[in-house]
Amino acid sequence: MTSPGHSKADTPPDALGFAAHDHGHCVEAGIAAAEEHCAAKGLQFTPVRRKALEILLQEHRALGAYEVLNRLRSAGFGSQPPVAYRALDFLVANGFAHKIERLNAFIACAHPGTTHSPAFMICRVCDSVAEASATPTRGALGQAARDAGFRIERTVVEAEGVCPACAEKADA
Amino acid sequence: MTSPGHSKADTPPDALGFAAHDHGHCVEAGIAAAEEHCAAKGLQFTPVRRKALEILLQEHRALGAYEVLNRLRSAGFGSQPPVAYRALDFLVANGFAHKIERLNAFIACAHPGTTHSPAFMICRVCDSVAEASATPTRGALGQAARDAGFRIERTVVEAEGVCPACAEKADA
DNA sequence: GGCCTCCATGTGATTTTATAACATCGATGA
DNA sequence: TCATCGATGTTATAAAATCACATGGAGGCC
Repeated sequence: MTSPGHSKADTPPDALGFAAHDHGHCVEAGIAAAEEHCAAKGLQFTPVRRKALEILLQEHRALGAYEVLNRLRSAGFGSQPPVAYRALDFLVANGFAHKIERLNAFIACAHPGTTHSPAFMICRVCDSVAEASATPTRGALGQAARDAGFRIERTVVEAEGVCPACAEKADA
Repeated sequence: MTSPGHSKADTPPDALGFAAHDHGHCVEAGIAAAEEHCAAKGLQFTPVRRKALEILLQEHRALGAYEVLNRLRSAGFGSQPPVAYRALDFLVANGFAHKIERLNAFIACAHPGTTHSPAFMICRVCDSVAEASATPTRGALGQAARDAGFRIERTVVEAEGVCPACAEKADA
């Protein structure tokens, strides 16, 4: 992932995660956003929750709950599944992380603090995951929902395929 | 069903599953379509596979693999998980059924035999599920994928919400 | 301070979902 | 005939998620 490959000088703020970037910034910014949001809403951004978010922010791929649990244990927290699931539930409920249903795994949110309908691109080769924005009410699904009288409350949009870096490797 | 033969104007061909309809027809048509498709492709539409599809076709909601397994057992088939998972894998691989990732459950395809990107509307109240068509390459996700150089191979599109029938009950 | 309540954390046990590994059997065809 | 292949079946186990209950700290209230 060292070569962006595309001539776009700037990475679109929304779409990427596949492009090269200052990753340290992701972590800091993610934590900072969560901290701020929690302070504003009176939510407890406790040590486990912070650590869990940090763990997710370390990677641009989805981690299983048990993988998060292992790392939490290594960091001195509890070692039973509910420890991880509760922290992850908190992060998901408050928009700091998302669950990737296709993988039964979790990933840090790319634009925390803002309400949005996420969409994901999942590379089946390297397992990296990038977050984009979905517009569920537009397009075919939205139309079908309106036609049927279905009230959409939440959407899961996940695309599985091959990321640019892996496609390039395959070509070579 | 080599061509999607929807002759009825009263039930929109794509969108529904929530609307009233001749349900017996769903089952027959689903089985017939699978039979035809398998014959054409040289696939074995064996008794377990047929029964599994029948079980799914009975309902417009998603069934867990173990629920399917129970019914297969009642019908005299094997009683161990692989029996159900293998039949379901076959149905999914050949487009006769879909997996609802959000629910870890399976549902019969509403337009079997045709290649399509399904989208689902899941009622969180009554658990009914309707299939619609997604157009993954259009819209925000498709655009993001093109921008990122991501090659989409498969999409998961699932909307969770409240179906018209349940919404009405809630209002009353 | 003493007390109560709320919520977060921790644990052991269990349920639900899914796969691995291997045996058997019937159809196909060299 | 017999080698092969795919489908079915079994036992066992892995992976993901939840239940039920105990502990403990932070605030509010008397």
